[in-house]
Amino acid sequence: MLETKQIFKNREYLRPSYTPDELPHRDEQIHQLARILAAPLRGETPSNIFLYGKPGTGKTATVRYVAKELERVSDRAPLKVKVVYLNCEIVNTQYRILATISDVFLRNLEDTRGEKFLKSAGLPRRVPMTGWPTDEVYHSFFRALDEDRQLAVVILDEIDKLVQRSGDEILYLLTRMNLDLKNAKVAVVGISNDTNFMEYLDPRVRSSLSEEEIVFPAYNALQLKDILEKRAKISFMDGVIGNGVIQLCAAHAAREHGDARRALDMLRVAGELAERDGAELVTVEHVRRAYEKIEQDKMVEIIRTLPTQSKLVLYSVVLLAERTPRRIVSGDVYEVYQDLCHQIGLDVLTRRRISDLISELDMLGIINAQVINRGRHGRTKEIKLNIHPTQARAAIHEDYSIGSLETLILPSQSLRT
DNA sequence: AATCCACAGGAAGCCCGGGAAC
DNA sequence: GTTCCCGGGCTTCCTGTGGATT
Repeated sequence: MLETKQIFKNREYLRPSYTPDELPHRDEQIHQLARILAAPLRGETPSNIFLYGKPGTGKTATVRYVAKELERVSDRAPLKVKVVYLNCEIVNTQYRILATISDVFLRNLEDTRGEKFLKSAGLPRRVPMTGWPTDEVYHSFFRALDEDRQLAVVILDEIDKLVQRSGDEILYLLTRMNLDLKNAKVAVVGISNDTNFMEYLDPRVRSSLSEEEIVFPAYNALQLKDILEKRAKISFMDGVIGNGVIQLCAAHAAREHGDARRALDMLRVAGELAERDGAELVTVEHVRRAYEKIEQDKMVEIIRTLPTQSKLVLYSVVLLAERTPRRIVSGDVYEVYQDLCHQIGLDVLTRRRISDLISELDMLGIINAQVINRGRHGRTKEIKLNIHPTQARAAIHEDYSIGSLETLILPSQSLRT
């Protein structure tokens, strides 16, 4: 292993968690965001901002970048800036959001004024992660914040997830705080890739959250290429990227709504494949395989989360695909399915229902089902498997209610001609 | 030309679990 | 704690389809 040539310099730079020092093709968004967030430094009331755009268009990276710069610059400004970044997919209740934010400011206060000060002001050192009434948490946050002349930038990433789960009450609270605060100010930055999500909001919240809106358009192939090249330079060894590799990654990702995250993923996986091969060069062939691998992984994930009945239908198709040269039609699938149900002891669903399940599998892209007329032999759906049988097996296998697939036998009678 | 196969897929309604309202 | 309502999974019943077969 030591003798094989190294491909990566540092692959961490290709992971989605990494925030780069420069963001190509996002100058406009960076400026807009910076301009809006810097306004309070000159004494103006901050505006709340709403960012939206498809996944992988650099929303999170841009916000984090601007936030970092802002905090740095604000040392010299009359107003301190403190940024709190929250991913609402993870921190997804009102309470936990408030608790997390107040924790930041309480800690801050303790650092600058000491523990004694907190005690004399009647403020707690920490907010427990559970247990308090929500309004008490809110008040400790409010007071801790208002102790200083400062600007709190609260970034709520994937804000649609929050509203879905816990409603928009917290947004109402946060966006109205400026009316009551004497010294400090709050700016809320909401990030979402669901553009329609605004419609579920209370009109008051909607108007205050979207005082400013910044749209992140999808990257086109050229821009993606640019981004990939910059990243490749720092993450790969010199000269290991073959001809056309980056273009191909960019082209693939551009077709899928310009998702830069996917493009970087593909490049990384291609590199890993090359590394495993002991190759000296990452080639377009590696990219092709990386693309396939990513697609397959996605499928496996989908299969894993399928309901048991659907898995069984899919497994019937897998068995037929493996064991018979004939074309697979819905009738055969149903027979095999019935038999498997009996073996496992699962309820047998009706033909009609299975017909729907097959259509669902088709929609998910796991299989291809096409309606054909076979004349005297009636009307059917002809089914083709869109994934490796072995991989499908592996994903289905994990369902404990199906049990060990090896013990299941394909009855010969359902294979009759 | 008539028939017929073997399903597709629409319509209506049942049942059940879970959340909101009382 | 009870009641109400809703949505999703499912069944029953049904009509439609179009080319191979008669």
